[in-house]
Amino acid sequence: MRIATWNINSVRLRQDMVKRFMQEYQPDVLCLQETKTPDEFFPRNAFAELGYTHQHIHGMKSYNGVAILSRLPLSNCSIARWAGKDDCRHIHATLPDDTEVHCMYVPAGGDIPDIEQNEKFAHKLQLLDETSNWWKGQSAHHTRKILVGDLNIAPLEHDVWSHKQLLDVVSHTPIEVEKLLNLQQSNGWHDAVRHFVPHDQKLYSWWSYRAGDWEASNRGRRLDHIWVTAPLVPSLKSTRILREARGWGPKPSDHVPVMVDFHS
DNA sequence: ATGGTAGCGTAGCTA
Repeated sequence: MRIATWNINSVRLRQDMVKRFMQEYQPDVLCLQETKTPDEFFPRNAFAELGYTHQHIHGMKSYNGVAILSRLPLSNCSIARWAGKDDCRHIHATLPDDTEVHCMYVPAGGDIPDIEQNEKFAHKLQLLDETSNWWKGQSAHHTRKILVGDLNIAPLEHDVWSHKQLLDVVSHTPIEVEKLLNLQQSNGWHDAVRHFVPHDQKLYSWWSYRAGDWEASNRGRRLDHIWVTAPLVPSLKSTRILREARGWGPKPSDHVPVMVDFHS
């Protein structure tokens, strides 16, 4: 079983790129973030034609939007709402083996890492607190769950190109890292990507559009994650971050797909 | 300290 997550930054603009990824990498389940379209305009048929006939989507005009596209049947398709908003950031569904799949898009949080000055940063921290409390309340570490998505936080020193230079930059501040680790502990989540990659090795899933040459400067961050609960850890087989997709032209997403394979 | 690019939708917000 292969699961993948990708912040696609407009699924309509890049539907051919999604199809290319499906055909070349054959994920069983593909979770998308920043689809940026209301559900009536989501290109369902393009993906159904490739076998992804099971689709749980939740989008809105212009911003945000999440989708789970699957070759495996989905049940219990649900929408989760946080911080008093319905801004299309979290959906979940259940696979035939009872594994619960969560697709999340955590707010980027604006530029200023101060909840007094920046309500977008406050929203980000609130969402992390609410989701942590939600999972704590379920106390179900023993059930099979996968959490994937653009969590917009790079928690480890080597999840960013310069730990020191990014300590004050939203996505890598100590308060965000603390909230993300609290979320990780809330349900006994294991980082399925770092399970395979040593913590002293640089690892990125996002490179800014604003860098002149993303490849040469290589100032990336690991914002996209795949986490699993304890029962799935023994089944972890391998991981891959598809760096080359950052160059898929002519208009790539600024994020690349992250994949995890499981022994079936 | 600043600005750089991108998508949506056609101004300005969000990233």
